[in-house]
Amino acid sequence: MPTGVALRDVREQLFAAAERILVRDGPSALTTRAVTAEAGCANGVLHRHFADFDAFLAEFVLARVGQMDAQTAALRDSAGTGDVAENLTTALTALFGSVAVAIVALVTFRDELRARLRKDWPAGVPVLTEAAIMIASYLTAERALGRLAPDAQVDMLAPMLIGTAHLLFADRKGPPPDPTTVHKAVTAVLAGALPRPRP
Amino acid sequence: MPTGVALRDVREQLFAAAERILVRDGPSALTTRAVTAEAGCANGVLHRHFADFDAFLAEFVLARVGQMDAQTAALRDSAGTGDVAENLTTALTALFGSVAVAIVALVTFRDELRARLRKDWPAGVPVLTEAAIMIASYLTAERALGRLAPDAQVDMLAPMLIGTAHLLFADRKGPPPDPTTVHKAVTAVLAGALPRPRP
DNA sequence: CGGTAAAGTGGACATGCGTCCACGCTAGTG
DNA sequence: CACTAGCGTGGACGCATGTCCACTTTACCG
Repeated sequence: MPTGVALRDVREQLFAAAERILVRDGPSALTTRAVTAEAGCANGVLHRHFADFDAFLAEFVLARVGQMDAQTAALRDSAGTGDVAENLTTALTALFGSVAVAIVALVTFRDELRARLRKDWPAGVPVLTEAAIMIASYLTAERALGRLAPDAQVDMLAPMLIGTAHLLFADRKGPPPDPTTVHKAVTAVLAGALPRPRP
Repeated sequence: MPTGVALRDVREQLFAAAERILVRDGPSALTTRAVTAEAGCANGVLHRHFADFDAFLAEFVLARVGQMDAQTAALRDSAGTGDVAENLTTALTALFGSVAVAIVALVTFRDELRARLRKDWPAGVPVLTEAAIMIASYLTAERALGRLAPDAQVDMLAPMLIGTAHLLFADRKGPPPDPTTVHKAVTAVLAGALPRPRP
């Protein structure tokens, strides 16, 4: 009989190891041997539970990105209700938790992983880069409702989030950036530039 | 006697090969063997003329980035003169020529190269990411002169340029993006969002 | 025209990566 | 208490990359 509990334990243990490496050393340090060593097991374990390293990463991203997606999906439904700046702040807070940003950076750096995620992801569910696009679509909706300045340039949001993630992770060798600082900076920039309520 | 002319020819030939690969196949395709093969010579040539592959890349970037730097430096000196939107458009046109964007992407992807460039570059000369920062500093100066809205968020420019470069090059396998399209899109976004002349 | 120093050649090496597999160990089962 | 199916182990493989070097070719100069 397959010990289903133990199996899921190993998978979750590998995910946790990947998360630690990602947050501590950045996306480029996330290799098969690094993950298995961090998890304290042999490197062969990974390929017994996952077809591919990218399959592992894809499942890892999918497992970790759930709450972020839920919050950005909620954002889309909130168009026209509440305060625009508040809605945006909430979404960005969800997006720029430390793990979320690390995952954005991971997907930003791995071409094959991004391609696989885009292919395997069920339609309509946003992920990572697409989360930024979703925020942009929310802002577009608000603009259409007249709750934003008509000339608000929402298209720059996705590149900005990606670029920010890169600047945060590119040169980093030490401890991760402070999520609060990141969130405040990005929120300030976006909130200042994007939502301009009509007089 | 050292044949200085021929030596410089080989270097320039390698640079040209690197430029073709960069524009055609993207930054991740830029390897030692790819460059030497594109240049039509053996792979050993590269290490006879350059200490390192990163040294080669650094010299390549420095050689190719001159005119871009000259134009962004001119931009800094133009603070307070002429039209803000026009100055910005000129700078972005220089920055988003196809080679310039490709180089931005290259430096964005290569950690060690970026570190070396930052170390070897003479003080005061901007390069790549720093070019975006320079544009931002120009806008800051204009804002201080009252020629921009006081709440203009210039800090987002660098992340935006990097993110744009990444989005352009991350998934690309085929022909390079149209520089005109890139320039128009970025200019429209920045010009719409950043320079808001006081009434 | 021969000598010599530099440049070019391409095969070899080390490293790190993803991947695979033959072998033990363990834990449930009859 | 054997038995066996599945899991973990870690060494090995193939590949790509940066790097190096013994050898050949070139071309300048006395």
